[in-house]
Amino acid sequence: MEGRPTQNESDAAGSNYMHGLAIDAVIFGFHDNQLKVLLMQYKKSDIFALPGGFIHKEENLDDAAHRVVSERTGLKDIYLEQFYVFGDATRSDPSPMRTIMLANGIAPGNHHWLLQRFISVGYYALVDFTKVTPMPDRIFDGCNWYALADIPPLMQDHAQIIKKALASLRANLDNKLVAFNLMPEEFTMNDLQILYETILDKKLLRPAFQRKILSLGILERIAKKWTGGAHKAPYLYRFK
Amino acid sequence: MEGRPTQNESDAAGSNYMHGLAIDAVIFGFHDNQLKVLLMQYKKSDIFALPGGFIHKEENLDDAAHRVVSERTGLKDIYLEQFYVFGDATRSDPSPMRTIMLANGIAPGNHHWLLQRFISVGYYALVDFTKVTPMPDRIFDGCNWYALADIPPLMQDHAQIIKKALASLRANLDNKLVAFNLMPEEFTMNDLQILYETILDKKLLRPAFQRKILSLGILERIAKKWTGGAHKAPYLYRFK
DNA sequence: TCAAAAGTGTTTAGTCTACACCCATGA
DNA sequence: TCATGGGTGTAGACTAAACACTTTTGA
Repeated sequence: MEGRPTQNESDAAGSNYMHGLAIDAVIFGFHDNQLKVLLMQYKKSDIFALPGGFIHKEENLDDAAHRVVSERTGLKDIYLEQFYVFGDATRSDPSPMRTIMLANGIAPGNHHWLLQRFISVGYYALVDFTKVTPMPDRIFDGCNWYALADIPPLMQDHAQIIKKALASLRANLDNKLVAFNLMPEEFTMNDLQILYETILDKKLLRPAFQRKILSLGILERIAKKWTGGAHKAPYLYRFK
Repeated sequence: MEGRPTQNESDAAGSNYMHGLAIDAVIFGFHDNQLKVLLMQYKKSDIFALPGGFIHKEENLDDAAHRVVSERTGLKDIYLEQFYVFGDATRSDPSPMRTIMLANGIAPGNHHWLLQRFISVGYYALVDFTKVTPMPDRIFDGCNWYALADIPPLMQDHAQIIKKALASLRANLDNKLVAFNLMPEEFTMNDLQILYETILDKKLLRPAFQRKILSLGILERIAKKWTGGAHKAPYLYRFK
């Protein structure tokens, strides 16, 4: 997203970054049987935004995306997928950025690069919720998970970016075996089914799901079993 | 692609364009039972490149893509799909651009924006070959169709861009009913099948193909018939 | 022993493959 | 009337949906 300089990056010159181009990251996690995204909140206010950042002048675009997600989650190996570029001329509203800059003691002229139009490359990340430590940056002091049903009003076109990210995730779900990135290392078949049902927003038949997933031959059944309720103990599986 | 200023766009200041960002267009056409792409050639030399251009400072990204394709084909309504962003730091080699600028009487300093790194948004276009009038621009004097099997060596990562465009086209072929944009207004079922076979690079069964396409309910059978060889005359179809 | 949920079997319906057959056409 | 390619019919194979059944577990 446009407007999340970290570290020394809010320098008024901005000479380290490509101008006019940003990255917005939709970071998906799965917890409490809900699909969640990581959102930034600005200083107790009600300005919410996607985690984002800029591209160093000598940095690969993909590396920049990894860096952005890594800085907010603390993770190293991240499943990332570039899904769309948002390039409408009117999508960048400079006023929240100006507010933010003023609050940080920068008095930007009207031609400051951070106030100009931005084209943003959308990436979505699939992460293991249990492994993430949400980390705010210097500008946004809030960094928290929000269930998809519970997303607060967002800056600019960020709501639409999330919508498109979800659509891309759905489209890739069956082709790319992508869902396992959202699971912890060990999980039951039912956990996985609930994840699929959540992403696709529809109920699936249990026997069909079990057979379909197992027939992929990508799961390893662990000897250990689960201790839980008054019923047969499900197997634990691991992605191999 | 980076390096195709048209009209007054090669002004050394380049103040009308967003810097560091370009559009590359893979324009697909179908002719002679072959899938072809439109390529630009520079002044009798062997520098070939994808049609491309830049984004005006107040222009929507999608509009810029339409403009670029429109300028090279003469078409108005164009099926365009954004498929990927190419953002490796090393993908832009400034030397061909410098050659081109010098040949046009511009002596660029090393920091000229056209010689800097570019991130490029890839679009593919599907057009009716018979409707296209390939149009060179001021910089590239050649603009011609090349069969996919016959593509000359291309600038920078343009070969890879075509590869990725083709992969996206393949992936969309069944979901998006995209192929009809490559056909003339009226066509036989066999024409369409050959197109599918060419894109997918595999043979399809004739009866299965016929049924599958007709079951989509998107074709209109025209009463007229074809006059040709020593066999039953095929129906002509039209996309409705 | 009962309820709940996990895992597997089975019947059925639908779809796809492969081939066969007939039709129209010009030589 | 023959070869050629277009259009449709059909038997078998494969796949997916829906439901039934058995197993395991804690109360």
